[in-house]
Amino acid sequence: MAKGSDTRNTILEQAMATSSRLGLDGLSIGGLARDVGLSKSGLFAHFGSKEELQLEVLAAGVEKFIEAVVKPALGTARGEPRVRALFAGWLGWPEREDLPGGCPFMSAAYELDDRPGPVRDQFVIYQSQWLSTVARSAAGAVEEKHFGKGLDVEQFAWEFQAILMAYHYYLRLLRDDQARERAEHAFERLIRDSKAQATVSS
Amino acid sequence: MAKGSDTRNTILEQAMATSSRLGLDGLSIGGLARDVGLSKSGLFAHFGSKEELQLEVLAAGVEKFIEAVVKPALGTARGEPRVRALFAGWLGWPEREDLPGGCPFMSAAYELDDRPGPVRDQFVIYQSQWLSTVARSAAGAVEEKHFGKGLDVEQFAWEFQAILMAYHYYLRLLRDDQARERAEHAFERLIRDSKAQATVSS
DNA sequence: GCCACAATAGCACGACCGTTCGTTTTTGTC
DNA sequence: GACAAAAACGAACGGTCGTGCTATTGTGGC
Repeated sequence: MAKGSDTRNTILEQAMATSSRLGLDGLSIGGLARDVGLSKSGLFAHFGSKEELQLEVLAAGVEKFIEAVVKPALGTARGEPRVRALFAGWLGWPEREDLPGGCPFMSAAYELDDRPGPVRDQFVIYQSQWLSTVARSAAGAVEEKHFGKGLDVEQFAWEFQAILMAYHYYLRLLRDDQARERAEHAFERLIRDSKAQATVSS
Repeated sequence: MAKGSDTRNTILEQAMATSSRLGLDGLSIGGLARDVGLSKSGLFAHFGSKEELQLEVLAAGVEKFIEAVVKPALGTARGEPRVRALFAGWLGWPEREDLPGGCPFMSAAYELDDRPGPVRDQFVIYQSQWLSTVARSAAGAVEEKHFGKGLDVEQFAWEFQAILMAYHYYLRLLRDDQARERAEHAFERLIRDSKAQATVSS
């Protein structure tokens, strides 16, 4: 009986696309059902509640992100190359055609910041995991002596994330076609200072 | 007949608070009416449409922002002090008690990025004005010889904005009490590199 | 105190929301 | 092909949404 999980995937795929445009709150059972050609109640039965749907959409998004950005980077050499791969991989992420509204986590970050509940809690966990992935990659670069050994890797991750956020903002809100270029500039400055290690010391 | 504009202000004040938590889309006529003690239709009559309400909330927010952040900075000395004043002023902005959900423009940036229409158009104009205010302040610092003369002031504004976005993200989503400290670190690095001017050249 | 008019209330509308329930169709197994 | 389980459907629920109307209340100027 694999039919069920097939439609489930179809639903989640569509839901990820929609939530990338309208946010997790923009998801509606009825609208989603129309999009995938199901009845409202038929779709609803797969999840049991809207909150459960949101949680599953989030989980599916994370899985897709790991597949698209994290795993490829983990396949590259430890140290600076891996840090660069994470960055370059991310730049392509909000431009996938199956994410017509850009990175679904960016919208979620601002949607959920004042909405307590399980969805927010889970999301914060996911985000922390991502940030510690970035920090760990920077720590690897320190160990490989690509970055200065005084580097504060948490601060590195902080500024790394800052660049991604501004990139998304300029790309998707302002429709600035120099967004990638600007992001790469900022990133190179971060790398340069991280090598010099005078950067970001405590 | 000043009664009308009094209630208008009350409504807008409440609407700004709500939209800082739930976003511009989270505003609802009925909910807002309940909050300020009006009937739904009574409140509605002040604006004529929800879109008009959103536009007015946006405008009121911008006015408040200018009063709280931009004007004080323009009162300081041209050059690096003014750049620093803009930055420091902004750090306090999302912590005002009349903005319980943080900076209303941050949420709006991600809400509106895929919703074409007058609200988005107006918002993009406001954001561009802010970014050019930042760029102009950096240009002032170049002229005052506080920053290196090769500095790309647009890139400076880009990275300035990046820090603000990450600050808001760490502060409001992750509830990181080191957010301010981290932001200041990142800012000092930006300033330092802008003085060195090797920074962000084209 | 009257009058014009602004401000607010009350009510109804169609649409959509998440959710429940009972029924029907489809599916895989024997 | 029979049968049980899974999947999808259709209708209805109480709500809330934005938006129209018409009526009522309140206010300022004369």
